Amino acid sequence: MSIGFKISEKEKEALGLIIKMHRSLHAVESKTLNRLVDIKLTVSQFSVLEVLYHLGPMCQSLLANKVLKSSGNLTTVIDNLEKRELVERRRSTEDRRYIDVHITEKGSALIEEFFPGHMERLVDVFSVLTAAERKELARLTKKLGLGQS
Amino acid sequence: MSIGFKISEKEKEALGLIIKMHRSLHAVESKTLNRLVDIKLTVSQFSVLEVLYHLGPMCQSLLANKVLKSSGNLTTVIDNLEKRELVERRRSTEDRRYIDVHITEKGSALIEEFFPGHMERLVDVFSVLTAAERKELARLTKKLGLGQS
DNA sequence: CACTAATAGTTCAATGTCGAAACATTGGAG
DNA sequence: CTCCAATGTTTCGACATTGAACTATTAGTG
Repeated sequence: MSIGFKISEKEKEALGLIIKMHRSLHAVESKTLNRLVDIKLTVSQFSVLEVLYHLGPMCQSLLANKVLKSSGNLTTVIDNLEKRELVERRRSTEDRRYIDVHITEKGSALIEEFFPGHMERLVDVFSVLTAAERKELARLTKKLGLGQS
Repeated sequence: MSIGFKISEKEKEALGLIIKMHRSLHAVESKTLNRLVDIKLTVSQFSVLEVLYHLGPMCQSLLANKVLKSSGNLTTVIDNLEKRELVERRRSTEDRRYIDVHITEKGSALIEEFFPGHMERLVDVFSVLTAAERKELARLTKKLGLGQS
């Protein structure tokens, strides 16, 4: 069809890389997150809950940073988590601009129900790579991610 | 804070990997796709348009497969592209279930305007890795992606 | 101390996103 | 040929997502 460009080898390589990165991440998440329907959480809700569970209470902007989403989006996601009483907002007393988000007992219980199976699936998914390959993939993705200041 | 689990080394590795994969992809796309505002396209719209430009007309289910989205979503995205006359739907005559989506002249022009800069940024982003590292990253992501049938 | 710049969070409109149900069309089994 | 399973697309409701405009609060500068 209509190929209007000469695409160089280097460009072809970059295009191939970004596509492979997408497909691999998509494949991994399909296998590890599809069971979220069982506990009626969306991927975003799970991400937020997991961060709060493992790292403790946190203000929304920091949370947005952790899950790579906008602050406006966090408002929505946390609203929906709060409706189900899985998290709690608590206005900071020192600096009243901040709102610390706390996971509730109910929220913790949900994570504890889901997490073991999740971990099992995650480890299983990466087991198609050898230990050396996993280490190298970690190194390369880290270098690539940090390389863009 | 509340650590209710013993997380094994293997699990910690898997968690680290998925996070690094997310962060690297996010960093790459932030740098390469932020200019889409210049041509008023969303990321999804660009993905669809790019596939059509380079691979030619295609039915929606195949398109959904290429861009890793649901068929219901494709209906929405293509609706919005069609409103701006960047693509055209044409019902297939052989099998009337299919709707082939064609990119228009206007759509092609938009891609041709954006693509050179996009490629340049993409190559630049990956230049933080050596040629050998890029090749290895391609191999590993491919193996990881295909490993999950 | 007053004013201003910076930061945290919310709101809003537009679009994206999924999954399930519904509809249209086709192909295959009896 | 007829029915039915399979496939492509749309619709719908709920939620996600962004960026920009807005409010509240704080910190810094003169």
